Amino acid sequence: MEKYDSLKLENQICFPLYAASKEVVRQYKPFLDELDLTYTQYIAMMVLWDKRRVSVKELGEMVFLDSGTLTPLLKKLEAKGYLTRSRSHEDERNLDVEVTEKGLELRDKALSVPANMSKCIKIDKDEALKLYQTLYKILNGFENEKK
Amino acid sequence: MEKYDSLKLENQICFPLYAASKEVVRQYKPFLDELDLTYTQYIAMMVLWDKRRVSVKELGEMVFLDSGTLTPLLKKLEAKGYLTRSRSHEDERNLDVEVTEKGLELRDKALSVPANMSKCIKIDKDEALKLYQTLYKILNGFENEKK
DNA sequence: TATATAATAATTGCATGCAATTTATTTATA
DNA sequence: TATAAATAAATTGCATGCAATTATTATATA
Repeated sequence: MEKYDSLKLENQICFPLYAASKEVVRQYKPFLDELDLTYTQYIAMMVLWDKRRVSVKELGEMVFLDSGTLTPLLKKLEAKGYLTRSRSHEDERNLDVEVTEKGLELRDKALSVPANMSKCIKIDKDEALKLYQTLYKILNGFENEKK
Repeated sequence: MEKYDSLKLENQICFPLYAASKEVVRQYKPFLDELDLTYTQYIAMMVLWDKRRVSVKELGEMVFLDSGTLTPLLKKLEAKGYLTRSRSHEDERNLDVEVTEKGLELRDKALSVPANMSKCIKIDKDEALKLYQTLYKILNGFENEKK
């Protein structure tokens, strides 16, 4: 056991997490290109497909992004006609983001994406479930930190 | 089971991977700020601490980054005095990156980083090992794709 | 009610991250 | 040897991603 072993790349747990995340997003690209969406735009649309309408704050909490990233991204999706942005009537500080008809139509085209991605990630169901649980354990561990 | 269930955020395996990666890198920030390194600079230095000298190509393969990201990043680390950049004598197409004395001194300051990060990630040793193996299985699955 | 505080987006500035192109060098081949 | 093909960095352009700041609106309180 060498003094500097803890600083070796192969002894990091965070590095493969970082690398795998990037590579997975890269794998999405050809599928998402067909929808004219980036990965970040795709997860934002996922929330909208499911909830129809959310504030920027709610969206940010769900996808772990802040307004610095979301504001320009949502403006692009608005320009593409997939959503509308308008101040909430109840509280003018909130910006409501709502999916449009055109945005909802995109959902059918997107249905093939998760299946295609599953083929790219060569781990079995049990291992995927374990991975899922561990990742959310890590994420929730950070959440508690904030309190 | 609804038609669109596969497009729900909570049914994705890639999303928590993406989110956890970002949050983990964010957790590194305060520790790396003390070294005046970003996370990407940190993993580049990790390789250099271990190997002393690598080409941009080798480094890129190790950290899964291309010259578009590495060239400006290495110039910044060179400006900080942590490494030198010079064309290889054997093959002028290659750029050799070599850690300096100052870069090596930084290694001792960095020794506390992995320990501090371990405390942030609240999973036990077995789970971390399993995560490590799964992540590399995913990464290696993509590697084979390239051939 | 008037003011201080809090909350939410938007903006700014910096650092990636990657695809595509360009430049320089080396290797293969006609 | 002269040219074509291949290789490695650098450059360019676009899209994040985040910390810090600013602007606007709502809420709490003197």
